Amino acid sequence: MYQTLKTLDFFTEAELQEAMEAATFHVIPKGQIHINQGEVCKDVLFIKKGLMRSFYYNSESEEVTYCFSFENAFFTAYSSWIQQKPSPENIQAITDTEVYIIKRHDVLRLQENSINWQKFFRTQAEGAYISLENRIMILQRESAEKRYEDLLERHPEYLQQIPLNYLASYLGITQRHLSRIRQNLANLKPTVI
Amino acid sequence: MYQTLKTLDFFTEAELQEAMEAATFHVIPKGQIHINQGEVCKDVLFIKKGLMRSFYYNSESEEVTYCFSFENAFFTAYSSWIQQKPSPENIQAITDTEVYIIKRHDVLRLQENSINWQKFFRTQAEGAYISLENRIMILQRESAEKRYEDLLERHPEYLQQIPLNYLASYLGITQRHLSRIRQNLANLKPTVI
DNA sequence: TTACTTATTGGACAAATGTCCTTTCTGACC
DNA sequence: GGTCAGAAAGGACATTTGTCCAATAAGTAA
Repeated sequence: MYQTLKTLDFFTEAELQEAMEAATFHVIPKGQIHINQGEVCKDVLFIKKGLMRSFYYNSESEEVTYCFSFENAFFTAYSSWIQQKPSPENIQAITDTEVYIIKRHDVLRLQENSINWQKFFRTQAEGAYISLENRIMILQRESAEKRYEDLLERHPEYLQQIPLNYLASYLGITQRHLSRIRQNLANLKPTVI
Repeated sequence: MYQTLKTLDFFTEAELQEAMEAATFHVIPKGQIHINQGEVCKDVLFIKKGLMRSFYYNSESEEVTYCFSFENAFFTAYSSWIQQKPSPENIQAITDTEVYIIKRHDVLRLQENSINWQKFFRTQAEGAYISLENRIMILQRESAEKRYEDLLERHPEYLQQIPLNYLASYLGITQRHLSRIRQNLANLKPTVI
Protein backbone atom coordinates (compact mmCIF):
# COMPACT_ATOMS: atom_id res chain seq x y z
CA MET A 1 0.00 0.00 0.00
CA TYR A 2 2.82 2.35 0.89
CA GLN A 3 4.43 1.80 -2.47
CA THR A 4 1.17 2.18 -4.40
CA LEU A 5 0.36 5.46 -2.68
CA LYS A 6 3.90 6.72 -2.98
CA THR A 7 3.93 6.08 -6.71
CA LEU A 8 0.94 8.37 -7.14
CA ASP A 9 3.20 11.18 -6.06
CA PHE A 10 0.46 13.07 -4.24
CA PHE A 11 1.66 12.77 -0.68
CA THR A 12 4.36 13.92 1.68
CA GLU A 13 6.31 11.27 3.56
CA ALA A 14 4.49 12.31 6.75
CA GLU A 15 1.12 11.81 5.06
CA LEU A 16 2.16 8.37 3.86
CA GLN A 17 3.25 7.38 7.34
CA GLU A 18 0.00 8.62 8.79
CA ALA A 19 -1.92 6.46 6.33
CA MET A 20 0.14 3.36 7.05
CA GLU A 21 -0.38 3.78 10.76
CA ALA A 22 -4.13 3.94 10.26
CA ALA A 23 -4.18 0.63 8.36
CA THR A 24 -4.54 -2.82 9.92
CA PHE A 25 -3.76 -6.11 8.21
CA HIS A 26 -6.37 -8.87 7.82
CA VAL A 27 -7.02 -12.02 5.85
CA ILE A 28 -10.52 -12.51 4.45
CA PRO A 29 -11.16 -16.19 3.72
CA LYS A 30 -12.55 -17.33 0.37
CA GLY A 31 -16.29 -16.74 0.09
CA GLN A 32 -16.54 -14.54 3.16
CA ILE A 33 -18.57 -11.37 2.86
CA HIS A 34 -16.87 -8.31 4.25
CA ILE A 35 -19.72 -5.84 3.76
CA ASN A 36 -23.31 -7.00 3.56
CA GLN A 37 -26.01 -5.36 1.52
CA GLY A 38 -27.93 -3.05 3.83
CA GLU A 39 -24.97 -2.17 6.02
CA VAL A 40 -23.47 1.30 5.95
CA CYS A 41 -19.89 1.09 4.76
CA LYS A 42 -17.44 2.18 7.43
CA ASP A 43 -14.07 1.24 5.99
CA VAL A 44 -12.01 0.93 2.86
CA LEU A 45 -9.84 -2.01 1.85
CA PHE A 46 -6.52 -2.13 0.10
CA ILE A 47 -6.03 -5.55 -1.48
CA LYS A 48 -2.49 -6.78 -0.94
CA LYS A 49 -3.03 -10.25 -2.35
CA GLY A 50 -6.08 -12.01 -3.68
CA LEU A 51 -9.28 -11.13 -5.46
CA MET A 52 -12.64 -9.72 -4.42
CA ARG A 53 -15.97 -8.92 -5.99
CA SER A 54 -19.07 -6.92 -5.34
CA PHE A 55 -22.51 -8.31 -6.07
CA TYR A 56 -26.15 -7.40 -5.49
CA TYR A 57 -29.57 -8.95 -6.02
CA ASN A 58 -31.78 -7.69 -8.81
CA SER A 59 -35.57 -7.50 -8.73
CA GLU A 60 -35.78 -11.24 -9.52
CA SER A 61 -33.44 -12.01 -6.59
CA GLU A 62 -30.75 -13.16 -8.97
CA GLU A 63 -27.22 -12.62 -7.76
CA VAL A 64 -25.55 -10.06 -10.06
CA THR A 65 -21.83 -9.37 -9.99
CA TYR A 66 -21.25 -5.64 -10.09
CA CYS A 67 -17.45 -5.45 -10.22
CA PHE A 68 -14.14 -7.06 -9.31
CA SER A 69 -11.06 -5.81 -7.57
CA PHE A 70 -7.53 -7.17 -7.88
CA GLU A 71 -4.22 -6.81 -6.11
CA ASN A 72 -2.82 -3.39 -5.24
CA ALA A 73 -6.13 -1.62 -5.55
CA PHE A 74 -8.42 0.09 -3.09
CA PHE A 75 -11.89 -1.39 -2.77
CA THR A 76 -15.03 -0.60 -0.85
CA ALA A 77 -18.82 -0.39 -1.16
CA TYR A 78 -18.27 2.93 -2.79
CA SER A 79 -21.76 4.40 -3.09
CA SER A 80 -22.45 3.52 0.54
CA TRP A 81 -19.09 4.94 1.53
CA ILE A 82 -19.88 8.20 -0.22
CA GLN A 83 -23.42 8.63 0.98
CA GLN A 84 -23.23 6.75 4.27
CA LYS A 85 -26.43 5.01 3.34
CA PRO A 86 -27.17 1.25 3.34
CA SER A 87 -25.11 -0.52 0.70
CA PRO A 88 -26.83 -2.11 -2.30
CA GLU A 89 -23.72 -4.27 -2.73
CA ASN A 90 -22.16 -7.20 -0.93
CA ILE A 91 -18.36 -7.16 -0.83
CA GLN A 92 -16.96 -10.69 -0.93
CA ALA A 93 -13.58 -12.40 -1.21
CA ILE A 94 -13.36 -14.69 -4.25
CA THR A 95 -10.13 -16.25 -2.97
CA ASP A 96 -8.43 -15.98 0.40
CA THR A 97 -7.51 -12.32 0.32
CA GLU A 98 -4.96 -10.27 2.28
CA VAL A 99 -6.07 -6.73 2.88
CA TYR A 100 -5.27 -3.58 4.76
CA ILE A 101 -8.33 -2.01 6.33
CA ILE A 102 -8.62 1.68 7.02
CA LYS A 103 -11.54 2.91 9.04
CA ARG A 104 -13.67 5.75 7.74
CA HIS A 105 -12.98 7.74 10.85
CA ASP A 106 -9.29 7.77 10.01
CA VAL A 107 -9.88 8.53 6.35
CA LEU A 108 -11.94 11.58 7.26
CA ARG A 109 -9.20 12.74 9.58
CA LEU A 110 -6.63 12.39 6.80
CA GLN A 111 -8.85 14.34 4.39
CA GLU A 112 -9.80 17.02 6.83
CA ASN A 113 -7.07 19.53 6.24
CA SER A 114 -5.05 18.03 3.44
CA ILE A 115 -5.48 19.26 -0.10
CA ASN A 116 -3.40 16.24 -1.15
CA TRP A 117 -5.89 13.80 0.27
CA GLN A 118 -8.78 15.78 -1.22
CA LYS A 119 -7.03 15.54 -4.56
CA PHE A 120 -6.42 11.82 -4.12
CA PHE A 121 -10.06 11.07 -3.37
CA ARG A 122 -11.17 13.30 -6.21
CA THR A 123 -9.01 11.38 -8.66
CA GLN A 124 -10.24 8.08 -7.22
CA ALA A 125 -13.81 9.22 -7.77
CA GLU A 126 -12.98 10.37 -11.29
CA GLY A 127 -11.33 7.07 -12.09
CA ALA A 128 -14.33 5.18 -10.76
CA TYR A 129 -16.60 7.34 -12.92
CA ILE A 130 -14.60 6.64 -16.06
CA SER A 131 -14.64 2.90 -15.67
CA LEU A 132 -18.42 2.99 -15.21
CA GLU A 133 -18.81 5.20 -18.27
CA ASN A 134 -16.99 2.57 -20.30
CA ARG A 135 -19.22 -0.15 -18.94
CA ILE A 136 -22.40 1.76 -19.68
CA MET A 137 -21.35 2.44 -23.24
CA ILE A 138 -20.85 -1.29 -23.62
CA LEU A 139 -24.00 -2.40 -21.78
CA GLN A 140 -26.31 0.09 -23.47
CA ARG A 141 -26.15 -0.87 -27.12
CA GLU A 142 -23.60 -3.60 -27.79
CA SER A 143 -24.56 -7.23 -28.30
CA ALA A 144 -23.65 -9.75 -25.63
CA GLU A 145 -21.01 -11.15 -27.95
CA LYS A 146 -19.41 -7.72 -28.39
CA ARG A 147 -19.43 -7.23 -24.64
CA TYR A 148 -17.61 -10.51 -24.17
CA GLU A 149 -15.04 -9.67 -26.83
CA ASP A 150 -14.52 -6.27 -25.24
CA LEU A 151 -13.89 -7.97 -21.90
CA LEU A 152 -11.36 -10.26 -23.54
CA GLU A 153 -9.52 -7.23 -24.87
CA ARG A 154 -9.63 -5.00 -21.84
CA HIS A 155 -9.37 -7.55 -19.07
CA PRO A 156 -8.00 -10.86 -20.31
CA GLU A 157 -6.97 -11.55 -16.71
CA TYR A 158 -10.66 -11.81 -15.75
CA LEU A 159 -10.95 -14.98 -17.82
CA GLN A 160 -8.05 -16.57 -15.99
CA GLN A 161 -9.16 -15.88 -12.48
CA ILE A 162 -12.92 -15.47 -12.30
CA PRO A 163 -15.60 -18.20 -12.45
CA LEU A 164 -17.82 -17.90 -15.52
CA ASN A 165 -21.05 -17.60 -13.56
CA TYR A 166 -19.70 -14.37 -12.04
CA LEU A 167 -18.54 -13.13 -15.44
CA ALA A 168 -21.90 -13.87 -17.03
CA SER A 169 -23.89 -11.61 -14.74
CA TYR A 170 -21.11 -9.03 -14.88
CA LEU A 171 -21.70 -8.97 -18.65
CA GLY A 172 -25.44 -8.79 -18.15
CA ILE A 173 -26.25 -12.26 -19.47
CA THR A 174 -26.94 -15.78 -18.21
CA GLN A 175 -24.24 -18.38 -17.93
CA ARG A 176 -26.08 -20.40 -20.56
CA HIS A 177 -25.71 -17.60 -23.03
CA LEU A 178 -22.10 -16.91 -22.14
CA SER A 179 -21.34 -20.55 -22.83
CA ARG A 180 -23.02 -20.19 -26.23
CA ILE A 181 -20.94 -17.12 -27.05
CA ARG A 182 -17.72 -18.84 -26.08
CA GLN A 183 -18.70 -21.76 -28.27
CA ASN A 184 -19.32 -19.48 -31.24
CA LEU A 185 -16.04 -17.64 -30.86
CA ALA A 186 -14.11 -20.89 -30.42
CA ASN A 187 -15.48 -22.10 -33.76
CA LEU A 188 -14.67 -18.86 -35.54
CA LYS A 189 -11.17 -18.39 -34.21
CA PRO A 190 -9.76 -21.75 -33.16
CA THR A 191 -6.87 -21.38 -30.75
CA VAL A 192 -3.49 -22.26 -32.20
CA ILE A 193 -1.97 -25.15 -30.31
CA MET B 1 -25.26 29.65 -11.09
CA TYR B 2 -24.32 31.89 -8.21
CA GLN B 3 -27.33 30.72 -6.27
CA THR B 4 -26.74 27.03 -7.04
CA LEU B 5 -23.13 27.23 -5.91
CA LYS B 6 -23.98 29.29 -2.87
CA THR B 7 -26.56 26.77 -1.73
CA LEU B 8 -23.90 24.05 -1.64
CA ASP B 9 -22.32 25.99 1.18
CA PHE B 10 -18.77 25.09 0.16
CA PHE B 11 -17.47 28.49 -0.86
CA THR B 12 -16.48 31.84 0.48
CA GLU B 13 -18.09 34.90 -1.06
CA ALA B 14 -14.77 35.73 -2.71
CA GLU B 15 -14.61 32.27 -4.28
CA LEU B 16 -18.15 32.65 -5.60
CA GLN B 17 -17.32 36.00 -7.13
CA GLU B 18 -14.22 34.58 -8.74
CA ALA B 19 -16.30 31.81 -10.30
CA MET B 20 -18.92 34.21 -11.63
CA GLU B 21 -16.29 36.40 -13.20
CA ALA B 22 -14.83 33.42 -15.02
CA ALA B 23 -18.20 32.52 -16.57
CA THR B 24 -19.54 33.86 -19.86
CA PHE B 25 -23.15 33.66 -21.03
CA HIS B 26 -24.16 31.97 -24.29
CA VAL B 27 -27.20 30.57 -26.05
CA ILE B 28 -26.80 27.23 -27.81
CA PRO B 29 -29.50 26.79 -30.45
CA LYS B 30 -31.60 23.63 -30.63
CA GLY B 31 -29.72 20.76 -32.23
CA GLN B 32 -26.33 22.42 -32.13
CA ILE B 33 -23.41 20.35 -30.93
CA HIS B 34 -21.22 22.06 -28.39
CA ILE B 35 -18.55 19.38 -28.06
CA ASN B 36 -17.92 16.92 -30.84
CA GLN B 37 -16.78 13.38 -30.36
CA GLY B 38 -13.00 13.32 -30.84
CA GLU B 39 -12.42 16.80 -29.43
CA VAL B 40 -10.71 17.31 -26.11
CA CYS B 41 -13.11 18.98 -23.70
CA LYS B 42 -11.89 22.42 -22.67
CA ASP B 43 -14.82 23.88 -20.79
CA VAL B 44 -17.72 23.14 -18.51
CA LEU B 45 -21.30 24.37 -18.92
CA PHE B 46 -23.82 25.47 -16.38
CA ILE B 47 -27.32 25.18 -17.83
CA LYS B 48 -29.39 28.19 -16.90
CA LYS B 49 -32.37 27.31 -19.06
CA GLY B 50 -33.02 24.51 -21.49
CA LEU B 51 -32.05 20.91 -21.94
CA MET B 52 -29.03 19.10 -23.31
CA ARG B 53 -27.91 15.57 -23.98
CA SER B 54 -24.80 13.58 -24.62
CA PHE B 55 -24.67 10.87 -27.26
CA TYR B 56 -22.15 8.62 -28.94
CA TYR B 57 -22.02 6.09 -31.77
CA ASN B 58 -21.79 2.40 -30.97
CA SER B 59 -19.96 -0.19 -33.05
CA GLU B 60 -22.93 -0.36 -35.46
CA SER B 61 -22.80 3.44 -35.90
CA GLU B 62 -26.13 3.79 -34.16
CA GLU B 63 -26.60 7.03 -32.26
CA VAL B 64 -26.87 6.20 -28.55
CA THR B 65 -27.95 8.75 -25.96
CA TYR B 66 -25.67 8.55 -22.96
CA CYS B 67 -27.27 11.06 -20.61
CA PHE B 68 -29.31 14.24 -20.23
CA SER B 69 -28.79 17.43 -18.33
CA PHE B 70 -31.43 19.86 -17.14
CA GLU B 71 -31.62 23.37 -15.73
CA ASN B 72 -29.37 24.46 -12.90
CA ALA B 73 -26.86 21.69 -13.42
CA PHE B 74 -23.27 21.58 -14.55
CA PHE B 75 -22.61 19.60 -17.70
CA THR B 76 -19.61 18.65 -19.75
CA ALA B 77 -17.98 15.78 -21.63
CA TYR B 78 -16.85 14.53 -18.30
CA SER B 79 -14.49 11.68 -19.13
CA SER B 80 -12.72 13.88 -21.68
CA TRP B 81 -12.64 16.72 -19.19
CA ILE B 82 -11.01 14.46 -16.60
CA GLN B 83 -8.49 12.78 -18.82
CA GLN B 84 -8.00 15.50 -21.41
CA LYS B 85 -8.34 12.87 -24.09
CA PRO B 86 -10.62 12.89 -27.16
CA SER B 87 -14.27 12.72 -26.11
CA PRO B 88 -16.35 9.64 -26.95
CA GLU B 89 -19.46 11.80 -26.51
CA ASN B 90 -21.13 14.59 -28.43
CA ILE B 91 -22.69 17.29 -26.28
CA GLN B 92 -25.81 18.70 -27.93
CA ALA B 93 -28.62 21.11 -27.10
CA ILE B 94 -32.05 19.43 -27.29
CA THR B 95 -33.81 22.81 -27.08
CA ASP B 96 -32.45 26.33 -27.34
CA THR B 97 -30.35 26.40 -24.21
CA GLU B 98 -28.93 29.24 -22.13
CA VAL B 99 -25.63 28.40 -20.52
CA TYR B 100 -22.71 29.83 -18.65
CA ILE B 101 -19.40 28.57 -19.96
CA ILE B 102 -16.29 28.33 -17.80
CA LYS B 103 -13.03 27.54 -19.47
CA ARG B 104 -10.87 24.75 -18.13
CA HIS B 105 -8.01 27.13 -17.64
CA ASP B 106 -10.07 29.10 -15.15
CA VAL B 107 -11.37 26.01 -13.40
CA LEU B 108 -7.83 24.78 -12.83
CA ARG B 109 -6.90 28.15 -11.43
CA LEU B 110 -9.86 28.03 -9.02
CA GLN B 111 -8.93 24.50 -7.92
CA GLU B 112 -5.24 25.18 -7.59
CA ASN B 113 -5.02 26.31 -4.04
CA SER B 114 -8.53 25.95 -2.74
CA ILE B 115 -9.51 22.97 -0.64
CA ASN B 116 -13.11 24.12 -1.12
CA TRP B 117 -12.93 23.73 -4.86
CA GLN B 118 -11.14 20.39 -4.51
CA LYS B 119 -13.98 19.30 -2.26
CA PHE B 120 -16.58 20.58 -4.71
CA PHE B 121 -15.09 18.67 -7.63
CA ARG B 122 -14.69 15.58 -5.50
CA THR B 123 -18.37 15.63 -4.59
CA GLN B 124 -19.30 16.26 -8.23
CA ALA B 125 -17.26 13.22 -9.23
CA GLU B 126 -18.84 11.17 -6.47
CA GLY B 127 -22.32 12.21 -7.49
CA ALA B 128 -21.56 11.33 -11.11
CA TYR B 129 -20.31 7.93 -9.98
CA ILE B 130 -23.44 7.20 -8.01
CA SER B 131 -25.83 7.98 -10.83
CA LEU B 132 -23.85 5.68 -13.11
CA GLU B 133 -23.89 2.92 -10.51
CA ASN B 134 -27.66 3.14 -10.46
CA ARG B 135 -27.81 2.94 -14.22
CA ILE B 136 -25.51 -0.07 -14.39
CA MET B 137 -27.52 -1.95 -11.81
CA ILE B 138 -30.56 -1.33 -13.98
CA LEU B 139 -28.91 -2.06 -17.34
CA GLN B 140 -27.14 -5.20 -16.21
CA ARG B 141 -29.95 -7.54 -15.24
CA GLU B 142 -33.35 -5.86 -15.42
CA SER B 143 -35.75 -6.37 -18.32
CA ALA B 144 -36.37 -3.49 -20.68
CA GLU B 145 -39.83 -3.09 -19.18
CA LYS B 146 -38.39 -2.78 -15.67
CA ARG B 147 -35.90 -0.22 -16.91
CA TYR B 148 -38.70 1.85 -18.40
CA GLU B 149 -40.76 1.65 -15.21
CA ASP B 150 -37.71 2.63 -13.20
CA LEU B 151 -37.25 5.67 -15.43
CA LEU B 152 -40.89 6.62 -14.91
CA GLU B 153 -40.35 6.52 -11.15
CA ARG B 154 -37.02 8.25 -10.91
CA HIS B 155 -37.31 10.74 -13.74
CA PRO B 156 -40.92 11.30 -14.78
CA GLU B 157 -39.79 14.65 -16.19
CA TYR B 158 -37.81 12.80 -18.89
CA LEU B 159 -41.06 11.60 -20.41
CA GLN B 160 -42.38 15.13 -20.64
CA GLN B 161 -39.40 16.72 -22.28
CA ILE B 162 -37.39 14.17 -24.20
CA PRO B 163 -38.20 12.60 -27.59
CA LEU B 164 -38.79 8.86 -27.37
CA ASN B 165 -36.04 7.94 -29.79
CA TYR B 166 -33.53 9.48 -27.39
CA LEU B 167 -35.11 7.73 -24.44
CA ALA B 168 -35.07 4.37 -26.21
CA SER B 169 -31.32 4.28 -26.72
CA TYR B 170 -30.82 5.75 -23.25
CA LEU B 171 -32.68 2.67 -21.96
CA GLY B 172 -30.64 0.40 -24.17
CA ILE B 173 -33.45 -0.62 -26.54
CA THR B 174 -34.86 0.29 -29.95
CA GLN B 175 -37.67 2.75 -30.37
CA ARG B 176 -39.80 -0.11 -31.73
CA HIS B 177 -39.44 -1.97 -28.51
CA LEU B 178 -40.02 1.08 -26.33
CA SER B 179 -43.27 1.66 -28.16
CA ARG B 180 -44.25 -1.97 -27.46
CA ILE B 181 -43.47 -1.55 -23.75
CA ARG B 182 -45.52 1.62 -23.51
CA GLN B 183 -48.38 -0.18 -25.23
CA ASN B 184 -48.23 -3.03 -22.70
CA LEU B 185 -48.16 -0.75 -19.70
CA ALA B 186 -51.00 1.36 -21.06
CA ASN B 187 -53.14 -1.78 -21.28
CA LEU B 188 -52.25 -2.96 -17.79
CA LYS B 189 -52.67 0.35 -15.99
CA PRO B 190 -54.99 2.57 -17.97
CA THR B 191 -54.58 6.22 -17.06
CA VAL B 192 -57.43 7.67 -15.06
CA ILE B 193 -58.99 10.55 -16.93
C1' DT C 1 -56.89 25.25 -44.01
C1' DT C 2 -53.18 22.95 -46.59
C1' DA C 3 -48.88 21.10 -47.18
C1' DC C 4 -45.07 19.36 -45.21
C1' DT C 5 -42.01 17.57 -41.85
C1' DT C 6 -41.15 15.02 -37.64
C1' DA C 7 -42.66 11.99 -33.80
C1' DT C 8 -44.88 7.90 -32.58
C1' DT C 9 -47.13 3.57 -33.19
C1' DG C 10 -47.61 -1.04 -34.78
C1' DG C 11 -47.65 -5.57 -38.05
C1' DA C 12 -44.91 -9.52 -39.54
C1' DC C 13 -41.16 -11.98 -39.16
C1' DA C 14 -36.07 -12.84 -37.66
C1' DA C 15 -32.45 -12.98 -34.34
C1' DA C 16 -30.83 -12.82 -29.67
C1' DT C 17 -31.29 -14.31 -25.16
C1' DG C 18 -33.50 -16.87 -21.28
C1' DT C 19 -35.31 -21.17 -18.89
C1' DC C 20 -35.05 -25.74 -17.52
C1' DC C 21 -32.44 -29.61 -17.44
C1' DT C 22 -28.93 -33.07 -18.39
C1' DT C 23 -24.28 -34.12 -19.56
C1' DT C 24 -19.44 -33.49 -19.52
C1' DC C 25 -15.30 -31.90 -17.55
C1' DT C 26 -12.00 -30.95 -13.76
C1' DG C 27 -9.85 -30.93 -9.58
C1' DA C 28 -9.61 -32.44 -4.65
C1' DC C 29 -9.46 -36.15 -1.70
C1' DC C 30 -9.24 -40.98 -0.15
C1' DG D 1 -7.78 -45.62 -9.79
C1' DG D 2 -12.40 -44.37 -7.72
C1' DT D 3 -15.56 -41.08 -5.83
C1' DC D 4 -17.47 -36.82 -5.13
C1' DA D 5 -18.52 -31.80 -5.74
C1' DG D 6 -18.32 -27.82 -8.26
C1' DA D 7 -17.57 -25.64 -12.82
C1' DA D 8 -18.70 -25.46 -17.50
C1' DA D 9 -21.09 -26.92 -21.70
C1' DG D 10 -25.03 -27.81 -24.31
C1' DG D 11 -30.05 -29.61 -26.10
C1' DA D 12 -34.83 -28.20 -26.69
C1' DC D 13 -38.00 -24.92 -26.45
C1' DA D 14 -40.00 -20.21 -24.74
C1' DT D 15 -39.64 -15.31 -24.41
C1' DT D 16 -37.65 -10.97 -25.39
C1' DT D 17 -35.91 -7.83 -28.43
C1' DG D 18 -34.57 -6.31 -33.13
C1' DT D 19 -35.35 -5.32 -38.24
C1' DC D 20 -37.87 -3.56 -41.86
C1' DC D 21 -41.55 -1.07 -43.09
C1' DA D 22 -46.00 1.15 -43.39
C1' DA D 23 -49.56 3.79 -41.03
C1' DT D 24 -51.04 7.44 -37.96
C1' DA D 25 -50.56 11.34 -35.11
C1' DA D 26 -48.75 15.72 -33.95
C1' DG D 27 -46.46 19.94 -34.87
C1' DT D 28 -44.98 23.99 -37.98
C1' DA D 29 -44.82 27.11 -41.56
C1' DA D 30 -47.17 29.21 -45.53
